[in-house]
Amino acid sequence: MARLATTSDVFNAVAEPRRRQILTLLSGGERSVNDLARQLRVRQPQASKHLRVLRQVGLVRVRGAGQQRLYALNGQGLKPIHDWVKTFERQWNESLDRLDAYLKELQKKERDDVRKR
Amino acid sequence: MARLATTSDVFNAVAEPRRRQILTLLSGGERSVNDLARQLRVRQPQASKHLRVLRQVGLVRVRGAGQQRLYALNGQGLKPIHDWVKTFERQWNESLDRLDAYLKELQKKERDDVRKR
DNA sequence: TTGACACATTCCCATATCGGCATATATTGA
DNA sequence: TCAATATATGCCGATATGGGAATGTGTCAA
Repeated sequence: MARLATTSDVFNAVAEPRRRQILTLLSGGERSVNDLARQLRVRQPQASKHLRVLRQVGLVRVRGAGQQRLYALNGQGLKPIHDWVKTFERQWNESLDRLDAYLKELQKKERDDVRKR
Repeated sequence: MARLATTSDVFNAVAEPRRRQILTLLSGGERSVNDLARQLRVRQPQASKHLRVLRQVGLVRVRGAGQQRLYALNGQGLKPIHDWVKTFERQWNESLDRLDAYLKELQKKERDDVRKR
């Protein structure tokens, strides 16, 4: 096994920048394939392929509209990522707190130094 | 170009399940390489390799301690992912709202049906 | 200095990825 | 039915990935 299939794992699906762009574009509303391909400056087959992946992991939904296929974002699909990252939220807040404390300490020292002059 | 290098992109680094596990383990505090390898049920070289990737994208920090190397989580590295996902938060809340409304509608209909009997 | 231990790096292989290109498969209108 | 348009799929090549096994490097203690 080399790597988890991109088609079965949301984290992998989103690891591809182009696919992230697609999701961002779709957050503005439904789009057709050609529409997306144009915005991404990518050929239509590539767009279709990326959309296929996104569809397979449940990040987008399709709807036929005449000879077009309109893709829509399925925001809930991102929840697993959100939830996972959220468990680390405290971590970086703590880091920032420490940085903050450190900076305050520096400033205090600075003030003290000034006073001495 | 086949895929963004896992060593240069946080999203890719985290796309590998084993690496996500490592981060989770590290959220409990510093760990040595062998320690991690044991917990992950992975051979030491694999652990080292994954840690290398995580280090290169700034998700972990190392500290030499005798002949051991203690790895620590750098939570701030995950912020880009958090921020990105957060822009979609509204999306799935809206979906949930719609679902909620739908369920309420169902219940209402149910009550009406009961009343008719 | 030597041996023991912890860790990092290198090489190899099987596999999967993404993009390009050509080609299917709808769907619509004449 | 046929042509035009929109989309999907298949095949190819270049590249990168992750695991295994072997080996290199660094640190400590005797």
